[in-house]
Amino acid sequence: MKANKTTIKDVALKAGISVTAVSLILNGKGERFSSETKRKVHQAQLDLDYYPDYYARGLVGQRNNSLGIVIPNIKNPFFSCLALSIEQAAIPKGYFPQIFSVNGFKENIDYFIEQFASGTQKGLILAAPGASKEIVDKLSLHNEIPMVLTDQADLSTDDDRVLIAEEKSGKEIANYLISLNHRRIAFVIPKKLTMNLVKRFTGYTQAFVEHGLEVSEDLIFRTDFNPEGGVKAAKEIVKTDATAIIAINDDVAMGIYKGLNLLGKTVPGDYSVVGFDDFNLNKYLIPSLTTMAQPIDLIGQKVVDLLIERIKYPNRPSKKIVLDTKLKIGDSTRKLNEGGRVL
Amino acid sequence: MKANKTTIKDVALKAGISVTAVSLILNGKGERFSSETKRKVHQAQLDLDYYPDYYARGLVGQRNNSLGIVIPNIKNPFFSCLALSIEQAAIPKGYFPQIFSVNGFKENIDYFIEQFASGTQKGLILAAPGASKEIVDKLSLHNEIPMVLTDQADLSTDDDRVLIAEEKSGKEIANYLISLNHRRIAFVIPKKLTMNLVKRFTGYTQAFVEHGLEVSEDLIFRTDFNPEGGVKAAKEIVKTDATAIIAINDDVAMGIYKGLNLLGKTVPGDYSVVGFDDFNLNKYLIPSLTTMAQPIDLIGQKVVDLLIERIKYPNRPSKKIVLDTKLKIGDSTRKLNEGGRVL
DNA sequence: AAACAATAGTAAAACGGTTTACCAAATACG
DNA sequence: CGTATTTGGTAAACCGTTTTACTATTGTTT
Repeated sequence: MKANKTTIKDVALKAGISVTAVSLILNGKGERFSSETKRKVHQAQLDLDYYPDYYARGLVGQRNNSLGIVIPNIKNPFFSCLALSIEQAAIPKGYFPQIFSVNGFKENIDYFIEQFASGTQKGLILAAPGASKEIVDKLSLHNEIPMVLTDQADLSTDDDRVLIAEEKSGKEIANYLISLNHRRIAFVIPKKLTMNLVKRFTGYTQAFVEHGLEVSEDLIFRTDFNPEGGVKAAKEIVKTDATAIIAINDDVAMGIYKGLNLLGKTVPGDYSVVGFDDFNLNKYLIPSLTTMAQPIDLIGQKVVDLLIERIKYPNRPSKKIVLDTKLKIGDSTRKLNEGGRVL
Repeated sequence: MKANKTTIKDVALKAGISVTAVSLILNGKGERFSSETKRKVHQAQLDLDYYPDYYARGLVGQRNNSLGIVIPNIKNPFFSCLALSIEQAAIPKGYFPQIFSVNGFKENIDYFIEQFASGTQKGLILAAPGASKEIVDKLSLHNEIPMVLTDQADLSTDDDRVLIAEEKSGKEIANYLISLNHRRIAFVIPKKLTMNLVKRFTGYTQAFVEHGLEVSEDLIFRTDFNPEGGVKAAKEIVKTDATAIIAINDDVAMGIYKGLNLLGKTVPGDYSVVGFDDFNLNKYLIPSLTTMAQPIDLIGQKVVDLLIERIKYPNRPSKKIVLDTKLKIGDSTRKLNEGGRVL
């Protein structure tokens, strides 16, 4: 059987000093103790291999420095990169993020709500575009846990949030393709539109309108939010007269590449393709993908800054940071003749 | 200011009953109480929006059901898929995994050691091939935390582990390429060889030897463990007379595709390429990648099974499960004429 | 009607730390 | 030399639960 856990008492006993002293010294608050005593305590800690119990420590208010990151799907490279960037921003500031990949599990959602509501984490980063208002409200109300939202624009709560300029991004992509003389542009969007996508879409259409063009309904393709969805969309798109394709993200764009390839079409020969996100692989696609890059690292930083601020000043008015995206031009787009197909 | 946390006492007060009763009822152990009392308690909980404190609960021994998953790098799709498969296996059994993506952060490693050593998680899954013996030993010794290792074959601890048949896999890949008449085969391996890679490599060479061939040192390329590494390796490989390339994983293979493409070479026309892992994207590469697929879902299941077993029976003898991989043939490999280059 | 069991409930001890408030001895000060 | 301050240290309260061991009331037997 497993030996009983080493507690602070054991350390105190071994060092021949009080529990208080041990606690103080081990927490770096032991200035008042003699260096000899400190030495003995540290030695005892080492000898007994003592680690303070996480729960006991948490109970007295010395909550640990963990932050929760909630993402919808760890398989999507964008979210894994985002998680990483948050991690990189948080750790130097002494906070340790834990990733909760919800993956649509109802149990999972309930679980983290309970965790957060019961005070496990110091703060919460919700990067779940699909997260229902219900969930966010629940979290928001329950416990007033410091929380920052990102990648979702639809909720009416007044939590801090870091967003990207969706509308502008959408417009810029469309403008770019229009400047390359594309007129018939296919949109590949998910079946379930979240608010940020609606905004992005609004941007697209604005650009069209400003150029005296119109968005044709028959070039809008709704599909799943993954590469397979892209493959399926491609099959439909080749039946139309589109010359360019805008994918809702890089993951889907990758599928579009594949779908077109299977049908004997080339990029950018037959179709120009534009993605969104700038996940870490698109440099390595062939041809490299033109995409609207989200400033992932910056998002991570801002999110962490905001969250730490909120942890320190729970009552400061809420902030909203909108970051710009940047069009990264790859080899997947090409210019057409005025109104024509061939270069 | 934030109102004081709602505690069980508040609920008890509101329901006009003892704390014990509330605890019992809320934990489903309140058979003995009248249904009227139960009703009142539940109502009070709802009204006050009460959630039991995580730490207090943890302190009394009712540790939560979280498992820790330690992975080296969340950006690598293989590890994110693995994390997902573990999650999917664990949740139906009532355990909730938390992902720690170490990403080489020393602080991160220290942090989770502390967490685990102090008893936060019920069990630990260490999927870090790079994890030093030092770390594993530390974890292993410290607290006898139930732990399962995967994706690493080099450690001498007697923890449970789930592995893949590295040697056999390596041999199979080599045999396959040899059967396609490839003789000059480039290996792209990381700079830092972990034990599992050494084994895999042994398998490769065995196949060569059995065919009366020999592995030429000049076809071994050491590079980084990511797509960029693949690009770099490709630049070197084209200088040789290799006809096939074995990449240490799919991530690197993707970079090799890109590198070859930049140099005007085609796959499988000029080079047959084989990957390893079967990350979720290789179906979508062009051409689809021939790869040795790790049974990710099965790994997840076995890992969780083993871990739960160990949690229940801490002293049962340790087990080692070796799983087979499966060669998935894509379009990235092709048969050469006997000894020749052209089909 | 006495003995016993079941029912519905509670008080208090634990869990393992941190922190507050207090103390005794040694030193400094006027 | 008597008092004030510093030095080095401790006892005990507290955090919010769960759980153990009781009790008081009511109901059931014989």
